[in-house]
Amino acid sequence: MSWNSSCNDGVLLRVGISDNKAGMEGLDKEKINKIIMEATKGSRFYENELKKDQQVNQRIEKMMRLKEKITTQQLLKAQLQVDKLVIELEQSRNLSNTIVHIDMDAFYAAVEMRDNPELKEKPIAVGSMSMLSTSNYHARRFGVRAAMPGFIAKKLCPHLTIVPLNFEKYGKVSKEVREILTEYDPNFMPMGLDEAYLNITEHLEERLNWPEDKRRFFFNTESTREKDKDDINMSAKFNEDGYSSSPVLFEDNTPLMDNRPEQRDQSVENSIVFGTSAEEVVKEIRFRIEQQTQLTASAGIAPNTMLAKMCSDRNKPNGQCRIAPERQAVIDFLKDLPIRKVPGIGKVTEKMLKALGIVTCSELYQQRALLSLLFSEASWRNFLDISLGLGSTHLEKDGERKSMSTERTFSEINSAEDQYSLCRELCRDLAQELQKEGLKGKTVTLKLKNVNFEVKTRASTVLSSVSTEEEIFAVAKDLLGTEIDSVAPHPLRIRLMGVRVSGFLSEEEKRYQQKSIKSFLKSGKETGFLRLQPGKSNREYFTKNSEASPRGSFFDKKRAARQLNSENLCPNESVGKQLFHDQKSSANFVEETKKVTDLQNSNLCKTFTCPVCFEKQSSNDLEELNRHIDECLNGTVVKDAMDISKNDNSRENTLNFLPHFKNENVDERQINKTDQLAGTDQFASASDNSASNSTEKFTQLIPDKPHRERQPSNLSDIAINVCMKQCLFPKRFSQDKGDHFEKTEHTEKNSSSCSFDTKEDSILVCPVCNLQQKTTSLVSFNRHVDVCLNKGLIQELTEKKDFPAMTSNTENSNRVGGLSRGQQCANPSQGTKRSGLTTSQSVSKKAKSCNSKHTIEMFFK
DNA sequence: CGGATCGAC
DNA sequence: CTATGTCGATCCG
Repeated sequence: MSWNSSCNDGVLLRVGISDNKAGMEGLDKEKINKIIMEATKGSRFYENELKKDQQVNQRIEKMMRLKEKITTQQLLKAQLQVDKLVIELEQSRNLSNTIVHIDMDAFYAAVEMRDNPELKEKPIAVGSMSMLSTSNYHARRFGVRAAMPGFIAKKLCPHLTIVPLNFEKYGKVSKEVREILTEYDPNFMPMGLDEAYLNITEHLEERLNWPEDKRRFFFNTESTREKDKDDINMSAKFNEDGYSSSPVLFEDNTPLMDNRPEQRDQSVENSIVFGTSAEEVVKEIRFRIEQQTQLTASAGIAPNTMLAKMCSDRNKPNGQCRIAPERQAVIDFLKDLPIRKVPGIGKVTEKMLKALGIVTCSELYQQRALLSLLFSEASWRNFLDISLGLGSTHLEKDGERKSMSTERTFSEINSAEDQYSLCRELCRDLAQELQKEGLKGKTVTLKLKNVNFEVKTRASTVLSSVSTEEEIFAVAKDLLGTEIDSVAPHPLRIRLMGVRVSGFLSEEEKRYQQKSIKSFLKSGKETGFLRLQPGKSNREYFTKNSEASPRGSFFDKKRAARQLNSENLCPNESVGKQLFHDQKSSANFVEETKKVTDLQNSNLCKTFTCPVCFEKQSSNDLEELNRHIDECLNGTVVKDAMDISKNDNSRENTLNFLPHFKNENVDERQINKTDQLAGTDQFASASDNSASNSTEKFTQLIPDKPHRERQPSNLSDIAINVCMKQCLFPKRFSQDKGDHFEKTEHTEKNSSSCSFDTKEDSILVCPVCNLQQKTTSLVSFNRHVDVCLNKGLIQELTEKKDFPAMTSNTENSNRVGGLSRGQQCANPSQGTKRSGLTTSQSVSKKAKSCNSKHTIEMFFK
């Protein structure tokens, strides 16, 4: 991070932020940058950073070319449209909550200093020679910061003490802090170990009626913990900080005079009473944290999370800051605030915006029209929220986890053998974690970073969820094999490997799965599966079949060849060891399973009842069968979709139900938007030779695989897909990620509600409403699902559909796009909240009160 | 769906 | 010598 900002332009983000105030030793910006540069220059890392930087520059150039094409006309129109939105946003502004952001100061470093007095007054950092997690403020004067490798930090500050990470300790401290926080907001939201958001709105109300005693807290003079050393430390600290004499707690910039805690010591000398204002509450929290942990925290108080977070940054360390719940206070706060301070605006976004002359939040607001033309909808709306100071006003619990991963960095590994065993190890670790949470996912992603720091990910989605080491490895191994092959005969030289599992079943799906599929799979795996060749044990079966796969398809052979390859590369000892412990743990297990099912496929599928038309099909060619089903489904689906759209008397046509629906409805009231950006096509086609200059190793992608599965093209299609995914058609063959087909296992007749072998009276569980449906045909069941889905989706659309004029349109590809979460994280609910407010009723409300217009124009005056 | 990128801690 | 690990979101093809 540091090097980048230092070598590009004068705007130094973090390096050099720290002062050389006290005239203490330390380094000025230039010195710091010079040292970093020397340590960095010529390294592979640096080369890669340069490359990435150039990519960003290209993005910027693209954006600037796009900007050139924008006419005054377009800009004016955009201005009108955006300002309409601004009015709505302004009206939706909610200042009624009190959000607090608590941020422990230099957390890890502070903990280490607390526990080892030797380190006090020394520059220290926590981490390793390769990477630092944080540094204390002393070290920061030398430019030593988080995310900097230790060896460079050492060059900046030769006396730097680097303490290894000790997460257990930090976790314990964090827990202590959380116990305090929970008293103020039981639903508070921790963000990592050292940060949290609280909504203290309710607490404030209750607190008004609290007697003093409930707001009284005691200095922790006699140590309660770690008696051995703490007594001395503490008193020393108090003296040093001026705490012991007078309980003026915080020498931060916040004015203490008004609401200052009344310290008329009643009975107890060593106590302090806090007031009832938000500031007092936060002081109390910080006081208690410090008494409890001997660590200081900074805090921000504001009407929403984004502001609170930026606020807590203002007076750190050991300070707090509040933005009053008034629009003007918010605006004032933002006025000169550099956008980089905003959560969600990182290095890249900052640079792009800077290219447009935008550095502060007020500039961000001034350029709103331009931004709406240059960036994706999500991005510019986010920008607008930022510049208006809007953020989420309540704390959402984080939803379910979406992925789980593990990755490791190491010194170069280039032998395939080592790479496979490493991969297996990662899979093992990951599987263990997955099972702790009882998760199974359908997508496995392999991540590689080569010795030139180029990162590449390769993913594969399989039909049934995976969670065990063997299952994950079976997929990851193939991905790895492909990558190894792609650079052969050169070795794959990597410095990092990671494995991720995602695509977890939702709760809904889990329930469904349990009802039907689990039992089905079980019976399949344990009985149905073996029934194929009843006389043989698994092991016999596998060993037999691993050798000859008679009549294997082309894909089978290819796969077998690769497997053979990887078997050779896989150290046999590790496989053997596993087997020793667990028979099922053979590296080959999954692979063999696949082969067997492949075999099953080729043997069993000579006659086949199409689950859609219920006609018998006979074919040896899976592809042909699939084609038939596709056509069949298409027929049905298209018809269903037509029916639905006819019945729907709104103006929406089926297009509106596309997952990424293109909102073409033009509201009469709004400016017509005929002339979209002129240079659109040129821009789109101006796509270039980007990334063509990198080494041969990482630029080669896996050759495109044919996309057999239809893309969902409308809602019914999605419904069908849902059904398919959920195994409603146990007999359907679908494509595995590789170039071969794999069939889901058969269900026994009557053993599962999924069976479509009989036309009569099947009972199915709708994956949407989760209710059982009696049905005579798949078509009618599908119709039910469609209706169900429609209900849900229509509801969603009416909630989400907003600002027809703003959601302009089809050509997102022209936008420069690409901002990420951040806001989501800092303002988790703003999006949904806003959509909620912009339903038709609120729109009409807005229309009435257009007199707020002038307030907008006054903005930032 | 897969791959790359961004951003946060 | 020596430049993290984990997660979610977004965009594009």
